[in-house]
Amino acid sequence: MKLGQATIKDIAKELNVSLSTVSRALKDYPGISNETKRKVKELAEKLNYRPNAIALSLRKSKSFTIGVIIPEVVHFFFSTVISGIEEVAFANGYNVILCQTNEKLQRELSSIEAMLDNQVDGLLVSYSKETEDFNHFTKLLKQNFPIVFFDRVPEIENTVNVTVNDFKGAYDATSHLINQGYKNIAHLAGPKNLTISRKRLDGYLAALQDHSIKHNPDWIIPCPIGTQEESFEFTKRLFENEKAKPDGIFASNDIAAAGAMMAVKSLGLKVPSDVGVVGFSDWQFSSMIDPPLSTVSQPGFQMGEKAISLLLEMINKKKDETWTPKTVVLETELIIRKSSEKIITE
Amino acid sequence: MKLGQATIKDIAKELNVSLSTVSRALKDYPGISNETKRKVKELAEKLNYRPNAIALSLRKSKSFTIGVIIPEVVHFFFSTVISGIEEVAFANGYNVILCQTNEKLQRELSSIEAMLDNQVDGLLVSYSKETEDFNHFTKLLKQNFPIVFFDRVPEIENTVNVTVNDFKGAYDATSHLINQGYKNIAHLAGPKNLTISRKRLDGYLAALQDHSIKHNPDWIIPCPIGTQEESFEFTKRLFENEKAKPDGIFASNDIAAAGAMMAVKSLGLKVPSDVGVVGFSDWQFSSMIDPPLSTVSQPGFQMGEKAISLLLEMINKKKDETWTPKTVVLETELIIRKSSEKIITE
DNA sequence: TTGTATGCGTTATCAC
DNA sequence: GTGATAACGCATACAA
Repeated sequence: MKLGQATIKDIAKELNVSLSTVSRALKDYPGISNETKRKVKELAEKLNYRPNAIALSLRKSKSFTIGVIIPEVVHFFFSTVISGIEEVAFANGYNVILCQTNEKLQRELSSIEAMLDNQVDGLLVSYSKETEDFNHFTKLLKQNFPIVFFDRVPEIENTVNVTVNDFKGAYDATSHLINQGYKNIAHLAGPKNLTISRKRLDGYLAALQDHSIKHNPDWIIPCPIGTQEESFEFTKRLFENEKAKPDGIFASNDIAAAGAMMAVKSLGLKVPSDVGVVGFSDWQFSSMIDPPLSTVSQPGFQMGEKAISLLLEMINKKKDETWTPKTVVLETELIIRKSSEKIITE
Repeated sequence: MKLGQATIKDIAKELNVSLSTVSRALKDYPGISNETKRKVKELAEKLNYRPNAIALSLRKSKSFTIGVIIPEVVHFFFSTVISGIEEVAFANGYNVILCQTNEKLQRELSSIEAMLDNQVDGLLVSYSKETEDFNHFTKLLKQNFPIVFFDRVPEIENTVNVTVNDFKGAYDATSHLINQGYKNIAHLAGPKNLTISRKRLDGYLAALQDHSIKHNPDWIIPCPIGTQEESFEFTKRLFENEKAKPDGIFASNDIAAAGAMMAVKSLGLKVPSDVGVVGFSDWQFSSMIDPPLSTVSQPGFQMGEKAISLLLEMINKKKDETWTPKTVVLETELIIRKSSEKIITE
């Protein structure tokens, strides 16, 4: 067990002054003689005094702690976001407590409970793939509890969100494939209940339409789990069964893209000469695989920074002041690597 | 701002009973009439009462929060460890607060301060690459403050550590290269101040020795930064300058290995036929690169689980009871993929 | 079976 | 300049 920390009381007793004097001296309040101030500070230093944040929290009804709810830490994009969150939190004297849901709704619910029990001042959430209604959030929002959603944002009213231009990212990626000469482009889609999946699908469809390409519903493959194995399997099946084989794949994330690439290669087809592939997210590995994967990069760190900045703003509003709902949209960037370069082949 | 939560006081007032009655009723203490119990619980439910964890912490001088200090979240291995930590913490009603040091000593120091301010019950630490003395830890340990070090463990007395058998992992990896017929094996080493780097180097050297291969000091390349670019550069230089070129590389981590592989390929050499490569850690991308990278996998999740389990044990000791220093060593596993398979080439 | 009083560490409000 | 006291939300020793 941890041994007792020195408290204000200890200092007061040793110096034969009152608690309030010590408290004031430590905070350089006016109306304390320099002499006492000096003595108090010296002793505080010597006893290695540190204010008890728990007591402060209780006193101020504010914990200087924010809760982050995230599907998985082991996910390059999310860990980047956490990094951004952590950075700004730290700089502002806030702590970050973390819960991952492992994509389970049940876990999401209990995590929120735990965080509320711990009096977090606000919540940063990216909800799970299982989450289909948002009552647990609306209930809190109604009580004016500060929440900022990031990446996976719910389609409910009065929320503050930070997201990425998924539509445009997908549109750009698909257009790029088309411009490279790939005309039969399949899409490995994400889970339907995530807005980001739908937006990416929409971007894909819009790009096809704008280039007067009719889309083939059979070529939109839902990949609800999101593992490499899943997309490998589905891609293989797609290329084996169809008569008119696709020559391009736009995947809603890099893992799926990597699985697809392996599937394509396993069938003896070449990337990018036979099939062009573009992913989404720019995972760490994407530049290292063979061929290096073209992808849509998302500013994860920046998303984290923005999300917590907004949250801190909300937290620091005066009571009764409300905030205006808004959605901050960060731009993506198409990163062109070998996996989609049909034109400049050697 | 968050609106007021219901407290015990609110319930007591509304029911015209005392605070203690409510408190006891809620916790099913003996000696409370079923009638009052029922009424209290009903109202608590209705008011959506939740005990204030902050007040509890203050009362019990225990925060049910543990602090995790980690170099970087955006690091596959560490995020895996976090995942394990988070899992066990959650199951035991503990919160995890997170600080990343970004490999900066200064940040490590201030993170620890912040965590102590917040009365964490214990600390889980993997220190930064800049950390060369451990006074900030020994000071705490002397006060009997619970700390468990994981992965990067300091060589100081009376600590509780969880680590991986880095020596054996490196030994196995190097031996494997030798058995495959690679005889001139270079090593991309990690930062010297990390024990893990030294252990891996030792394992490498021991394997060479046991196979009667004299090691070449020039072929031990320190990679203090640990980026892909760094190892790319260094590897390229190594292969360009030497007369007797190496035909094998054992890198102290997968990122370095990936960089080395790219360097080798850029020089027109083939992996694995000309040069065999083995990494360390089994990052997510390692199976996806070309050729798939042989590596030494570390049980990150398990390490997290073990570390926090030990910490909770320490936390739950009675006052004055001390714990026995120990180091739990988890075993690694050599994962053989294409990058090191000289023998079975087609 | 229930109520009262005290303390966890801190600060704000009065008082002197 | 400094001190006493109440309050933040809760649990518990002690009374009744």
